[in-house]
Amino acid sequence: MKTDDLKLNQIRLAKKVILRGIKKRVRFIAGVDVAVARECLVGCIGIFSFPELKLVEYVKATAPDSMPYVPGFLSYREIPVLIKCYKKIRNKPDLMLVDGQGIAHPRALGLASHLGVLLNTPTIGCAKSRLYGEFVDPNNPRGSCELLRVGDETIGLVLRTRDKTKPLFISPGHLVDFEDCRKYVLSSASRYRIPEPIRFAHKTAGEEARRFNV
DNA sequence: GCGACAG
DNA sequence: ATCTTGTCGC
Repeated sequence: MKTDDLKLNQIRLAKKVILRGIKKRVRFIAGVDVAVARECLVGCIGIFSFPELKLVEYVKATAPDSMPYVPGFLSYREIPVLIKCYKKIRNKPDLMLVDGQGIAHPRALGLASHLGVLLNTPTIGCAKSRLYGEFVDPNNPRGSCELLRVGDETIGLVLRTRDKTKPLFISPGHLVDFEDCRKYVLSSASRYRIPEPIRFAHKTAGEEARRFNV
């Protein structure tokens, strides 16, 4: 499919994104990530208890490498395998932390937002680098935060999760607000820069992808 | 035309 | 993202 059609689809789906605070208490928080093998993609979703952050369950799935990575269209590449993973989960999480952007995207539909809308579940985008928006560097102590913005509009947060390390680019995916983003990302990333649920999913998907290559 | 560009 | 050991800095 052409990127022009994908763009129109992103704009259509972005209208379905809802930004509002999570009302229900979060008991299960998940980390979502995808690794690339030679011939396929490997997805992993790890479900953790909150706020204890103990692993409760995890699922893996594989899917064909159908589309290359194109900046701005990452979700079309990674969503199929993630939908497959989600269906396998027994304890559906109250919130999912996704490796990528939420609404901090040229058409307001990063991977986390796209996934949240399709699954109708709360998601937060946790990216290691910027895709869209302007910002000034947050101060050095952990917890320091700056706004990621486009003109007058705020599209995300640049949050320092560890002293003197590169900040994370956080943005609402779906069914959460900016305050939730700050709160849940900071409370799930204390020992390392990356939130624990995402670190787990990253490591697990990577190990599985490595096996496929052997 | 020239840079920027999640994973 | 991925290829990869030691190593510089806090």
